[in-house]
Amino acid sequence: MSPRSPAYHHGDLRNALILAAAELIEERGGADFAMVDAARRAGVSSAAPYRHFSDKTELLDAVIDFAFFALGEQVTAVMQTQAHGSAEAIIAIGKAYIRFICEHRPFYGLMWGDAGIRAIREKHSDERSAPGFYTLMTAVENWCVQNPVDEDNVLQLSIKLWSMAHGLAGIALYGHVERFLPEADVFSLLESSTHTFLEGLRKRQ
Amino acid sequence: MSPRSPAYHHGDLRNALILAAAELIEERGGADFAMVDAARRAGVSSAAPYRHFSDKTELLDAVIDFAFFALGEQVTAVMQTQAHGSAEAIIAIGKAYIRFICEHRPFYGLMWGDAGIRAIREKHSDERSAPGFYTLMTAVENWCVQNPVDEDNVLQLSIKLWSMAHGLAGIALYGHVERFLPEADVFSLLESSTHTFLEGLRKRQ
DNA sequence: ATTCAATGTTAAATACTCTAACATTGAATG
DNA sequence: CATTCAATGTTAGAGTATTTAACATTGAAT
Repeated sequence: MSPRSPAYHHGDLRNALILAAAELIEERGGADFAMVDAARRAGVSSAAPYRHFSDKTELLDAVIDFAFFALGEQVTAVMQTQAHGSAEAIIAIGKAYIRFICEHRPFYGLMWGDAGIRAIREKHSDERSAPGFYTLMTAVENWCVQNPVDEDNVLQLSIKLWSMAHGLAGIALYGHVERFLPEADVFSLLESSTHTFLEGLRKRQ
Repeated sequence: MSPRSPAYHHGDLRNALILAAAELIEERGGADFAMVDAARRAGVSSAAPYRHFSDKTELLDAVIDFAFFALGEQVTAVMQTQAHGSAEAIIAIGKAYIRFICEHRPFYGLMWGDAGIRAIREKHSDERSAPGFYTLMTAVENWCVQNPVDEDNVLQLSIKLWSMAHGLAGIALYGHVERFLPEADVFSLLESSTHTFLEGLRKRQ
């Protein structure tokens, strides 16, 4: 069987469809592609996807899973390069988070929009965002060892720091930073914001 | 002409459709309603909406406008009740922001999801979120008068505080607060987070 | 009184999702 | 090996949603 005559069975259609869908979403800036587009891109007929995903929602869910995984990877990768226990490690994680969101704008609408809210609440709620979050928690924990604070716990601090990065990313993504602060950039905002916050924690000692 | 025999012309179909669409979105938890559903709810035929909106996207845009307007109203209303220049005023605005998002979960996906990103970037970018933001800026400005800080400017501080509330709202909406911090609630997180941040600003004097 | 632009109606073209019925294949089994 | 069958592919088409085209009604301006 030559490469010219493709196999009747694709071999890895499920993943090919997820990839095709992800590409289409990035290209078109949203999930308004047709099932058949993803199928054609993977080289199969319009009905083939339904052997792997019961409906379009399920395919989108898989893309969302993929996106959260990729985000977690980015965040975890950057953590390795940072000084143990430093504020910079926390900031670097936040920057990686924001960078991923800004570089994959169309994914953001999926992950945190209509589709994501259903997906996350209905199913895989835990596994999705957990790895990246635990990376952040580790960095926060390390920071806390070097900089004792009395009141907050690591989990709570991590949620707050996550929120800061997440909120800043969203605000920036929608152009509000450019609009209101054309001279600033979202990364330096995160940096100063995080420093201010950590400063506020230390004050209590 | 009795009320039984409705007028051929609706009179205020555009707004009736926006309202119908908003209701459908809240009821179904997303924008996956059919044009004809909104039309029927407004008491007209399936093609009537196209006299007022060139396509479904335009109707959704109008709902998004409406939602941002309503959010701005909520935020501004709460501002009136707060002590001038207090941190509590800033916190109250953040809480109103989060409350609106949590009470209108399905809108969030529209405003900040797929649809919103396109809508905000393409068109009404400015008018939409501006009123609520200027309310926050006023509160921040008042606070700054009472609590002089050297480095940051009001605009930048407002963006950062907005991001905190926005991020926290998103994180909470997707169940991450319940999941990771079942004993906490998002409003007290915002409160302590904001206090910590403002504390960090004051430290520099 | 008449006209016409705005706004409504019905019918149908187009497009997308998903299912049904059938085809092909590779891997497991005797 | 030959056979079988579960997995996975194909084509055709039913059902549903968006949008347009052609026509109808109305209120307001002349």
